[in-house]
Amino acid sequence: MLAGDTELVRAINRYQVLHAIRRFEPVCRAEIGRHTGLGRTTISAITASLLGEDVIRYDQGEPRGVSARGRPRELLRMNPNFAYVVGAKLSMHQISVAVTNLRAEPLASVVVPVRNWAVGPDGIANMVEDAIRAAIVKAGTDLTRIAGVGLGVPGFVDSVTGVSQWSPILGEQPVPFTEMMRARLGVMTLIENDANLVTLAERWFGCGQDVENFVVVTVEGGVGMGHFIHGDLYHGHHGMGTEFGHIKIDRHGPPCRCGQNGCVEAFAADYAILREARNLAGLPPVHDEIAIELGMRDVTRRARAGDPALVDLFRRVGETLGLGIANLVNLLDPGRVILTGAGLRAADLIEPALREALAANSLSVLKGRCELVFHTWTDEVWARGSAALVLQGLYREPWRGATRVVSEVV
Amino acid sequence: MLAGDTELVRAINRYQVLHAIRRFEPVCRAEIGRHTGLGRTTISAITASLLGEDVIRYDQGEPRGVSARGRPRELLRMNPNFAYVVGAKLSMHQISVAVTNLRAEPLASVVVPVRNWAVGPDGIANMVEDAIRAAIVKAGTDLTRIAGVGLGVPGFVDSVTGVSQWSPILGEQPVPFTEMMRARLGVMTLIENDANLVTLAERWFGCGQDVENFVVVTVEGGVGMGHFIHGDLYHGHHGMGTEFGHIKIDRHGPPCRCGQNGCVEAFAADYAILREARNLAGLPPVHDEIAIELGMRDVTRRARAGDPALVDLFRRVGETLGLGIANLVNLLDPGRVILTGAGLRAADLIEPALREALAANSLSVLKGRCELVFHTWTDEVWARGSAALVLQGLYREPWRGATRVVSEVV
DNA sequence: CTATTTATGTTCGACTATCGGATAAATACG
DNA sequence: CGTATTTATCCGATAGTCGAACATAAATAG
Repeated sequence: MLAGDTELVRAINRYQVLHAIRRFEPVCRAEIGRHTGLGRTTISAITASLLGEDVIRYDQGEPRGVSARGRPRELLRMNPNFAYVVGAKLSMHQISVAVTNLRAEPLASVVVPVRNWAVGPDGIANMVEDAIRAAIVKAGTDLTRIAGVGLGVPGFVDSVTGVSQWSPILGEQPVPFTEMMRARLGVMTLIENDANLVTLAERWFGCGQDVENFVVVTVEGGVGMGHFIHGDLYHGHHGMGTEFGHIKIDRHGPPCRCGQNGCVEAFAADYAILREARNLAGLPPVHDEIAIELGMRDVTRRARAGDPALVDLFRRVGETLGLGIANLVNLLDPGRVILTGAGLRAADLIEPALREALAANSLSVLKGRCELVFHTWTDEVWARGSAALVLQGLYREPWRGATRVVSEVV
Repeated sequence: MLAGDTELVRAINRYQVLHAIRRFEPVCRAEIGRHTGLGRTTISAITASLLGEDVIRYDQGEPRGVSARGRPRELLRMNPNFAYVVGAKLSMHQISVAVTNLRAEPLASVVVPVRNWAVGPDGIANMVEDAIRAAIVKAGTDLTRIAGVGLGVPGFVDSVTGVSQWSPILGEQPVPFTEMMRARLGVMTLIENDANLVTLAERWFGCGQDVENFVVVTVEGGVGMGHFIHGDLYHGHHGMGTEFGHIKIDRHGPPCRCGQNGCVEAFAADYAILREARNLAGLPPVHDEIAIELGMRDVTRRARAGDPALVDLFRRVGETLGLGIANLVNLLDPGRVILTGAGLRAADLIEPALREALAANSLSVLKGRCELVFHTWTDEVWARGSAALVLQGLYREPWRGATRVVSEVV
């Protein structure tokens, strides 16, 4: 509804002040005024309130800016330890949990290997709960200081309702996983598709900090993507992420895990590359995940060593991925495309063909306008992404949260 | 910046009240309160102001709602003639201008045939200006009552800056067309790609009124699209529309006007269908636009009469379009896809294969979740779209307009 | 060493737009 | 004809902003 009243005004200005401090810290009140356009009075009032809540603090060191005449300024900073954040990532063989502060700096992390996910949603929730509680203890804090929990889950997840619609881990039936975890921990809980988690990590701490509209493509076991627009992650009409991995580039292409043919994933995902490599060598396909991982390492090594058939295979992968990304660019006109994921361990073999195909298939008006960045993966992304998910929830612009307008209420 | 102060609060609530009246008219103050959640006092103040400005009016007829006890309510309505709106559409062979009221009801229209567009941007601007002035006179009003002008131009148009980057009419060099028209008329002027104009028309007056996230695909001389998200038309990072027509679905497909191969357009646009039909008949291709139009009518007629080769041709068009739309759906997860455009005169021949291909290539999670609607075209869309463009500008949510936040100001 | 200049931050009163409660209006129902 | 009921307005209280004046503290000029 977003009815305007003093409360909204307060929320907006508080947000702006906090945001300015986050962004320019350490910073004095006068400078906040210059950035936000708010009156001196207002800023004094708001900062006094924030100082009282310990959300921000005076800066100890007082480095006096360069041309320093007049009354010395009182520098303000965020208090990054005002609250902590928990990120939990579920992948096929483990649960990884990290506790970080509000700057996504890790305090503690816990990894629990999982042999068998077939214990039902409640069983899984219990395992995740245990891991989270352990991590919190390890971090030397307790639940009361946790501002939120971010969950990363593979599959189709409706982040608005918090329901997993389809997931290799949580199953093919809808599971209200967010609510289950919130009930167990009593803390605000958010969930996202894992590709979206990476996107958030790029936005807050990676290559997306300076662009308002960018796309992340993750190549791994599957091919995923996330799309950041204005201040928000794009979720389609049904709350789920976008599916780059399953757009079709060649109707007569190889079969995909999804049962169809010619999907991007069927060319560029780990299993697809290995399938093709083994096919070239006259070997039968493998299906076990660890075998795929090992096989891929081997294939990459041999391609780097110069095996012509494999070099050509990676070239074709680059070509296909480039075509797919060209479609993406033509359709979404992003400011930047960030390529990441474990599947890019052979980035050097893929990149030239990829860039060439991208250029060849981009519309002339867009050609050269969209940057393509390879960003190699660190294991931290998950923790940072989950942290970012919570931060995004905490520092949400007040006028965005309540975007429901009269017309929609009907 | 969106600094919150009383002015913002006022703007928001004024917007909400106006919006509620637009949507539920005729409506009494108490009901506006129930819809917006605003206090009685506030609504009285705001409506008094709006009545004073003649933006809204008392409803003459007083039909007393069903259960009518108590003091009779004073019904309020928008005044659709408070201001007028001009829409101008540039197409390859004419300029069409319409003057409408705020409900997009036409007051007058003018169509000026154009033989030769090669008169340079200034020459074109002059022609458009003359047509607009003529239409305004014909409508019996004058420029002072015009709230805004909406321009529809084919090609790549940056609607934020108002610059035409590439257009078959305005040329391949950037032209600040919006500013040129604004300077000539002294009225707020907005511009959009023509596919986006159709999208706006669908949103305000067509099949998109009840969905927050939908895609429009226009099939005509080319294949275009528009994407409506939340309350806004999606413009990529460079301000231009999305380009569905030039995503590639078959790298070995037929050549496209854009110089590449296998674009959706190269299968489904008028010229592509006719090319294929004439090819089947052993005839050389034609290039003249009018010849294409006439040829297509003929081909459609013969296909309807049962010519098996042509029936099959349309089936293949449907198949290809269905595959393309499946990609779109997988990538954007819209709530609805609206298919429209003159190219769908043969919708009945295309539709079955299209739906089949769409279902076959959609991800299982999305299958059946996204409605596909065929919406046949009327010539009014352009006027309505241009009107909607201006209305969108006039009735913009106050908190959206100033979405620039501190972080971006830097 | 003192006076001036300059930048920062706080206090005070004015302003504006909201809201809830009391009041007034106008009709249906019993 | 009085009472209940719904609608609209009047009035005072509240909350948050802003600008002007004031207080503070340091650099700089004389």
